Amino acid sequence: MNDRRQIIIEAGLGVLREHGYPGFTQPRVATAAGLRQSHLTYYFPTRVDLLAAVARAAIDGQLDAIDKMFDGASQEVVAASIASVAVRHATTRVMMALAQAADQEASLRDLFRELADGISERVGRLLEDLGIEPTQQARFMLHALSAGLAVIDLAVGRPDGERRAQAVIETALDLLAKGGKRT
Amino acid sequence: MNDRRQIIIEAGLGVLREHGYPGFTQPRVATAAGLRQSHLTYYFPTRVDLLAAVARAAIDGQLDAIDKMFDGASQEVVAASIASVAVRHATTRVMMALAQAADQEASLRDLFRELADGISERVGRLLEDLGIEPTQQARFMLHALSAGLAVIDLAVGRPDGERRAQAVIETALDLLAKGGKRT
DNA sequence: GTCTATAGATAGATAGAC
DNA sequence: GTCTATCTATCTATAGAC
Repeated sequence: MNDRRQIIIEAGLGVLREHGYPGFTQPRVATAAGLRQSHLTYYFPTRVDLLAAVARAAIDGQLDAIDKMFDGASQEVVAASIASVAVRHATTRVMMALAQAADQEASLRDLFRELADGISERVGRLLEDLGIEPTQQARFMLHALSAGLAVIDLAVGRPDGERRAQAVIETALDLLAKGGKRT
Repeated sequence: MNDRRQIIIEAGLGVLREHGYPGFTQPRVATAAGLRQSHLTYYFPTRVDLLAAVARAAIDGQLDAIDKMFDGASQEVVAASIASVAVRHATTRVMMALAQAADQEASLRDLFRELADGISERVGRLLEDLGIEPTQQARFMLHALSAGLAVIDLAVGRPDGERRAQAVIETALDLLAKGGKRT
């Protein structure tokens, strides 16, 4: 059943969201999917196979989520949207898991590149909407800034994390809007 | 022997640098330190104990490294220094490990906060040296930007990663220098 | 106090039952 | 094709030897 594969992938995503990469084990995913670990390996023979499938789903989902995020794009709204993603720890755990997986498994690196390129592209469109020139520089900067905010917030877990993140992104967009015409 | 504890901690750091958080196991650290796993648990009874000690060392080492990094602080030199750290994957693995550990082990969260605060403080001094007002905003921005660059470079591993990172940081410093006088 | 043998738990993969 | 019992490897922790 293709359906069951989908259930497993969803379960895997859930595990990644909650426990991150270190907690991503076959038994845990199998339990979450309602089947036995030895059954799971029928659909995904190895851990890396499973991880690749879950990564694929995570990437598609993340890019879709970004697409749906920006409609009425004022600088403030955009900053708030990015900040709200940055402090969603479940998402951060998944993204960090993909980064680590890409670091350790050469076969997954291309998947992560796809994610990074997809984000960069979307950030470019976003900057255009805001009237900021979408140079590679600017796109990369906003991407890295968001990623860093997410990781730091995950680890320090300050109560006002979202507010602070939003303020920083607003400032960055502000600086880009004002100064982006020269460099 | 206190000496032996130190050897173990060094070995743990090495493991973290090479294999990251997922590869941080007692047997591996013990082997790297040249003793048996069951011996290692004499000095560090639990995995978290060991992790806390290694985290402590990693944080001190990282902050020291930052301190030694900036002497003749021109914008370009600073950007190059930060970029060279951002693409040192061993360092990134350690930092990500600390972030994940902080996320999962409440007892380690304070340690990570110490790291984040220490970095923020040093970034502030750095900005001052460059003649940029070291607002909390600006410090946080540069910190997050650097962290994000490091994580992304770890995962995508582009050959020109360092050059790109340096360019982005230079741009950011440039924008802060020009625009930092208003917001 | 220092160190090790060993137990107990969990992970990943395979051969084979249905 | 679908599913499971089972084996092997690995990890963490403890009881106890020296």
